[in-house]
Amino acid sequence: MTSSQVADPAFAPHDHSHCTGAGLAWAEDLVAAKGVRLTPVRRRVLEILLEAHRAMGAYDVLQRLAADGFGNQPPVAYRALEFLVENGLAHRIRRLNAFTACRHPGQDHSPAFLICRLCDAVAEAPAAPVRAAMDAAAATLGFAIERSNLEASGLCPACQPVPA
Amino acid sequence: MTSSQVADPAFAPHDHSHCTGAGLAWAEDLVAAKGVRLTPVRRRVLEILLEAHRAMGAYDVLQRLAADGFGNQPPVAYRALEFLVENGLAHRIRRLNAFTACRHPGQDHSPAFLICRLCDAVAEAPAAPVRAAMDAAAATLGFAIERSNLEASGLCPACQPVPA
DNA sequence: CTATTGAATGTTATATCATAACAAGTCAAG
DNA sequence: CTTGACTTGTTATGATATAACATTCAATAG
Repeated sequence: MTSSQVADPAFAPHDHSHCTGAGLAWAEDLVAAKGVRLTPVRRRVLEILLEAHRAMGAYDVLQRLAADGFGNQPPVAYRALEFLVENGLAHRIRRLNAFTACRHPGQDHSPAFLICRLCDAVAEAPAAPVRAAMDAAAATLGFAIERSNLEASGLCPACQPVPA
Repeated sequence: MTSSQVADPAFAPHDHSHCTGAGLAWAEDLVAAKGVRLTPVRRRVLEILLEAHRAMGAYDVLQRLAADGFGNQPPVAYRALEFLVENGLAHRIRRLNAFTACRHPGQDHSPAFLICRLCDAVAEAPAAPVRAAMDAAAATLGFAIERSNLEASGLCPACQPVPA
């Protein structure tokens, strides 16, 4: 992957412009509520992720930032991304070494990601039951879960072979 | 992390020497069953992981390999590790950029890992219910899961603050 | 027994991802 | 207007991973 942008959004078409607006609106609210600062770089990174509507590598984000006149050194991107992840506005997809804007901000969801190995689409799946099962498993070992990365790869509907 | 070895095994003491023996025994059986080859490098890597009984970075494994007279270039380690993962003898912990020997080889488990953020212990938790929940979530989106990485970080029993 | 072939390993080189450390700017509180 | 906390910019380097090709090895077809 020379450019680690990965294709296409969730698996169904939808009103995309809505995503960006809603995401930014939530971000503004969060800023007010938590007293954290949505600075220009951070806001721009969130916009980039929302607009791309796909998982992006830090260096891809960085390239876009640089094009907009922000710093073009890796820490600039990584710091903004870290901020967004910390504050629930974005997620890190470890399997792809990539980041994606949160699709359901505000809901206390610990997300699960479904990653298509053919088209690289990434969907954020409803994960409450998954999280519950994880908690149960952890409880039997006395382990206290703080954060989780739940990622699965496979085939999205569009990439599955048609049944005969 | 200069050396990405991460500490200590599952959260309870146990007969450790048993692990190595059992793991290797399973590996031998698997070889016979699948017609794949457990070559010296691969076998040694598995031993290293079993003996370490913790998650190890590819470069840590490589160092040990080199000390045993095997090649000391990254692909040597990565290839052997990939083989072990593909064949269910080891797992990749993406959160740690590390690998660990499978603790329950042969059981068709899609494992979930609990990673202590203080002592770096990694436990392989019973994950059948987690996997079931993931499958259910995926089904609602028409996504077909092939492989999954289920990882959680938090505090292991030993590292949790004692209650007042 | 050798020639062929496919798999595995060794090696070189480089790509990709991530962060430490410090300098400089920004902004609000005192 | 100065202090102090935070953010951003920059330099440099560290850590992880793989592409590409050369070499070796083992099984087997001839």
